[in-house]
Amino acid sequence: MAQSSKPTRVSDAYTQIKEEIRSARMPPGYQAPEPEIALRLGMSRTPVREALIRLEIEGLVELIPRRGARVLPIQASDMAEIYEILTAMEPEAAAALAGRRPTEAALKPLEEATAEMEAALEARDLDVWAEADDRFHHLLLELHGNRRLMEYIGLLNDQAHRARMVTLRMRHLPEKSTADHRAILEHIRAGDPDAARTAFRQHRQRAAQELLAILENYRLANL
Amino acid sequence: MAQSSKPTRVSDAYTQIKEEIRSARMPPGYQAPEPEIALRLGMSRTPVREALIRLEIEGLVELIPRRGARVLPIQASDMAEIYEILTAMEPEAAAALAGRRPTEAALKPLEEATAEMEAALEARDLDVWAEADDRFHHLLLELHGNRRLMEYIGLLNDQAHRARMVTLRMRHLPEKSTADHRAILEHIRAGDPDAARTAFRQHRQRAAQELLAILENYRLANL
DNA sequence: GAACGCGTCAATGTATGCATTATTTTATTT
DNA sequence: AAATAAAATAATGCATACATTGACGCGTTC
Repeated sequence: MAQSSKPTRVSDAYTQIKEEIRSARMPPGYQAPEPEIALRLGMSRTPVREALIRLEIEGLVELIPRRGARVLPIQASDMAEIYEILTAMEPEAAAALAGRRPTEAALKPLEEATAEMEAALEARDLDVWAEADDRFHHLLLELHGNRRLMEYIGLLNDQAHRARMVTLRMRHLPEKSTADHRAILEHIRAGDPDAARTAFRQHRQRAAQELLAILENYRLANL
Repeated sequence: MAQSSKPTRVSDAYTQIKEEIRSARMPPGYQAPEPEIALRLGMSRTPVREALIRLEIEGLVELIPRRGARVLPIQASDMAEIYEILTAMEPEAAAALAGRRPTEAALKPLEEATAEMEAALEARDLDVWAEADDRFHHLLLELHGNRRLMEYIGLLNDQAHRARMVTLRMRHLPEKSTADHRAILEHIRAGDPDAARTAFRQHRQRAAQELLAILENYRLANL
């Protein structure tokens, strides 16, 4: 959401609630009526309500009449949907970017994110790794420059965040994943759209498979 | 939006405003303060405001403090963004669908939409043609079954609607486009994912080119 | 003890009120 | 007449009020 402007009660409520969901302080399935949330945030129902409407459209909560807002759980089928979209879109963005042959200066942030992933892997620091991974994906879309695509994928990532965090520690070290990123970056550097697309596609496909396998193996019905 | 439930003032406002935008009774650039819209719709500001928030997130209007709601114009660059997403996603959906080898019964609505396009082309009825075209694309996504994708592409189509309507009559008869649909359908029928994907991709790419060319040639800055 | 109906409670949906503040108008000065 | 200042206007952001109506508890009936 573009709450870049003035700090307002609506944007506060939006930010806070979103953060609570993301951090699972409001866990999936959590439910609360508007007045309760308003009380907790120290404001009237009106701004809370408007924030909840936004969050509902963005797919993070569900507004159930008479029951209040409910934090939507993420199921395996949701992750499948999300990854299908990512798998189709990000590789295209990477290919387009490669075809444009960006300057080394433009690629610097991507290079940094990649290097940081490699370092974090070495150091076995999964949190830093995940952050750099996020950053890589975000930077790539930013470089590509399709605003709508960037915002939408941002929403999808918000939805998938919790599930990713949970599964992050249930799989083996993301060595392959890290190498993928390096490979993708180099293909972009080399200005090879097809190679970039293919590499990215495989990257996402494998990630999706692994993730869904974990969800299934551990019977993680919803996160 | 899922306003399938009870008819409420918010959903009324949402539906009405959206329809006015779609039909250009509220043309691009049109601006009005909340109280004015509320008065026109015969309700208080509250439901209007909530409807406008939804429409803002969906990318149809912009809410400018002190100025009211403004109907967002669509520019060539917007159409480029939108078509890039459609070009990446729809072919994947078609391929996935083809790979699943749907039954003839399941494909019936698609067949009907295609037949209707062919008939409308024959009859030179562009409105019917456009409606069947929309339907085809929608049905395809529905058959594929990725809810998020369906909803998001729905939003994009809402955004692009006006521009499509304007350009629809500025190009030659959509003969190729109609044939494309038939070809795509047959590839799905034949269970050939790659052929379906390729055909659909070309279909969208050509459509995007034509559309952007028209926007440029006629200097249609925003619609 | 289960099914049903009634009354209470509470949450939503919507209207209204109000302070704040940007914008426009009007008045004043040079 | 241009520039400036002051006053009036109006829209938003938010709080509050209120009617409606679903949910729930409780007692009654079978």
